[in-house]
Amino acid sequence: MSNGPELIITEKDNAARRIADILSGESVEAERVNGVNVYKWGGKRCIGLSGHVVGVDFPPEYNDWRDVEPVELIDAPVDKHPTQENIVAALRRLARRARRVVIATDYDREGELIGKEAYELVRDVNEDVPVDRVRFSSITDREVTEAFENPDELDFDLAAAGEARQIIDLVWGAALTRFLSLSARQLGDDFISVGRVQGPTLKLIVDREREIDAFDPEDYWELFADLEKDGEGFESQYFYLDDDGNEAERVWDGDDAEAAYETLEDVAAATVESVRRRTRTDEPPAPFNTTQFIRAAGSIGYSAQRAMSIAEDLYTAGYMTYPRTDNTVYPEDLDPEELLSEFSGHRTFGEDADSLLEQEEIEPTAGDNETTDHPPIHPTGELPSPSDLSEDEWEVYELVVRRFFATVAESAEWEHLRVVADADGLSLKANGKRLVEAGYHAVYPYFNSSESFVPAVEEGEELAVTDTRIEDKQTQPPRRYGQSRLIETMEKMGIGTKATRHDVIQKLYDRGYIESDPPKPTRLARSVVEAGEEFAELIVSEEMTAQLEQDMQAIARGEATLEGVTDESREILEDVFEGLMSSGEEVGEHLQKSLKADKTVGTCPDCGGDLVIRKSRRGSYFIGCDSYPDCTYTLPLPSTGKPLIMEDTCDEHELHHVKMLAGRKTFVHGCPLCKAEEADEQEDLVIGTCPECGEEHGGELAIKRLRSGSRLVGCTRYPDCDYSLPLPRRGDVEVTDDSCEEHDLPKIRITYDDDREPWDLGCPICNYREYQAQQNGSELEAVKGIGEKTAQKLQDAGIGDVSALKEAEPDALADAVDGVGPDTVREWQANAD
DNA sequence: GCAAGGTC
Repeated sequence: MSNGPELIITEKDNAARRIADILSGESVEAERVNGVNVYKWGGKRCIGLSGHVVGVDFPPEYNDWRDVEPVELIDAPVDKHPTQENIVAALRRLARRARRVVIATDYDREGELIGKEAYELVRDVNEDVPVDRVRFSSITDREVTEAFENPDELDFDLAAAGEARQIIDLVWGAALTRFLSLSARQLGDDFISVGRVQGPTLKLIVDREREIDAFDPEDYWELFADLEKDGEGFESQYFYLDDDGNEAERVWDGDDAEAAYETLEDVAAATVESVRRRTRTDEPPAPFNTTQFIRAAGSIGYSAQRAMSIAEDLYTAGYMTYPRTDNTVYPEDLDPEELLSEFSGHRTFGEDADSLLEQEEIEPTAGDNETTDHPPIHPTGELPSPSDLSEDEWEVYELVVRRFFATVAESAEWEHLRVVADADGLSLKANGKRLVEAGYHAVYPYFNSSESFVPAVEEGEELAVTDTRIEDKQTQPPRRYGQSRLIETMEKMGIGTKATRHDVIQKLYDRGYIESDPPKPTRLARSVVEAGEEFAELIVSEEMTAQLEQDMQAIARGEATLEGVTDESREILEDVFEGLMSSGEEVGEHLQKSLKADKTVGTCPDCGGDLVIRKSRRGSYFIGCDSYPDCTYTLPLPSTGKPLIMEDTCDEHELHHVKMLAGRKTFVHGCPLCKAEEADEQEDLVIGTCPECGEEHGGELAIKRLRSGSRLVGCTRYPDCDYSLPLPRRGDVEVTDDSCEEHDLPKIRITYDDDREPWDLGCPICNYREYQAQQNGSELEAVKGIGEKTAQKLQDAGIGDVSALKEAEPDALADAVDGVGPDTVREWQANAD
């Protein structure tokens, strides 16, 4: 029996640190084993994994897509191998001498599987050590202490349920993805993927687009009258009772609408027929889970991806709780009063917190989902000051704080006033609403709480008609799903998880299935969904997940086995492949056609063939003729971003406009032929001598416009000399009389058509130097462990970029940078790889 | 290089 330490294993480093703090009474020491944090106190060690540290995959001999028939993957073996070598090695090292192991991964199915993976790694090196499992749903003193006082055993059945999912997802996903990619001859980066979650998500988007395409708009009319009482005006709308006796505002017949309007136009007054007052209670919202957080962040302009990334940063910095949760019920341990009082006296939140603390009773709201995974998202007692956060981070942090405030605030009260009046036989109605008790709206301004005014009137009263309007309208097609609606719908359908839904949407963008925001499906996406519907219905249906969920529950209850469930799934996939393989060519042709349609910009002016977007061997995009090599017509595209063909076309050339997608730097390039012609017409403006070849060959620097639409300061001897400096894409370039003494070049100013302030860019060489320094700085900041300030210090010490950091001698660099030791430098160097 | 699920 070893008398080594007791080893506690958690799912992530953050949890390891907090659990160690709780169990040790905050007397914990941190050390690094293989570059992994290990927390140690007394005879205990605590290590955090990084989710799954082993992955499932086929053996290497199945790696070649061409050599292996996709159908062979169905019965191929599935192996597990370490994916996080350093963590696995650290775990093994600690487990070897451990006297006891406690698995403390998250309290959900995936956590049980991650725990089992850790268990197996432990067993590899230590056959006898006892292994326990503890379960708690939030990392608080009471829950953690209690869990460790009552250890349980790993639930191998629950873990097996998770393993069945892993295998089924891999086999179906890989086999079908390879089949589609091979059939369409898409083997590079642009393979064609399908899977249990992305399939139905894509179908959701495609189905909505089909509805939009099939939509046939209908004309209708709406009539309005402005009424007035004692000089106070308000709007009313005409309505009638339809065949079913329901109130209707839309008039579907033009003649009817015209007739009603003629009557309305002629009336001078309307008589009040009924007045109804009602108060409505407006309950505060439930605590945030991931989906509702993403939705709220979406309403203030953040994409799902961005919202989650900011939340992640706020979580790691300790300002808010774990952002991936299904739970909408605060744990009992959370004392809202205590948390509120942390905000008391705060510059931004103090007043609101104090007003909430004055309430007679503080009773938080609760949603419908009570799960064991993590608590709902809420701020921790640790408060950042605005200078600790970027503007976006602060905005998201404020949202989280205010949502917490709202959940402990009182309900709001609205007074609704509904007035119906008669105008020469026509019914008019007006709905007013007034917020009589602001309640939670006072601390949570993200919901619409605008009022609409209708004065207090009484039955029988005469109201003046001051104006009338008739509006002709059309019924609208259903709206595309926005990102947050998509995530909500996925949650409702039961596909994906809190941690993956937003990634799935990103994946659809990356695969060329959707574009723009709200996402619109490409032709390729339609074809993939069509192929799925015809040959592999399950892979585009939420049924697959529903069935899998049932099977997993059966495994977890011990009523089914992992082998039984995966074997059955493999048989179903065999059947799918029978159909697919007999129609492989047809499927491939269909996909290829759509791929080409997605890339076609228009007709080639030289030969009448199709102009398509292509990628050069260097990886940049350009437009070329599909009849190449017979026709060599080309047009350049900007070097930043990924081209997207837009729906509208150029009046002159009939080519589709092109948009360049580059995240937040996305811009519309327009007609590529117009851009090229503009560049051909523009003469280069010489501004000075080329620093590279001026003395020797007389090269000059000039402001140039390229056919790709970009502008630069470049040498007139190009291509013999390729010296160049970048210029911004937008705005007009102006050469000022002011000049740079160091480089003897005029200073440049950028002006804009809109009301934006001009930008004094200055000397183009100086400007480029600054830009490069900034780029290198952010490159340095991308290295784990280096923040903005450290990056600045490193630059001051002569470390301009990442490669310089890697080559630096650790001791020398540590001497040159305040507060940094050689070990830290080595760590950065390791992280930089 | 394929999926989906953890986490960073």
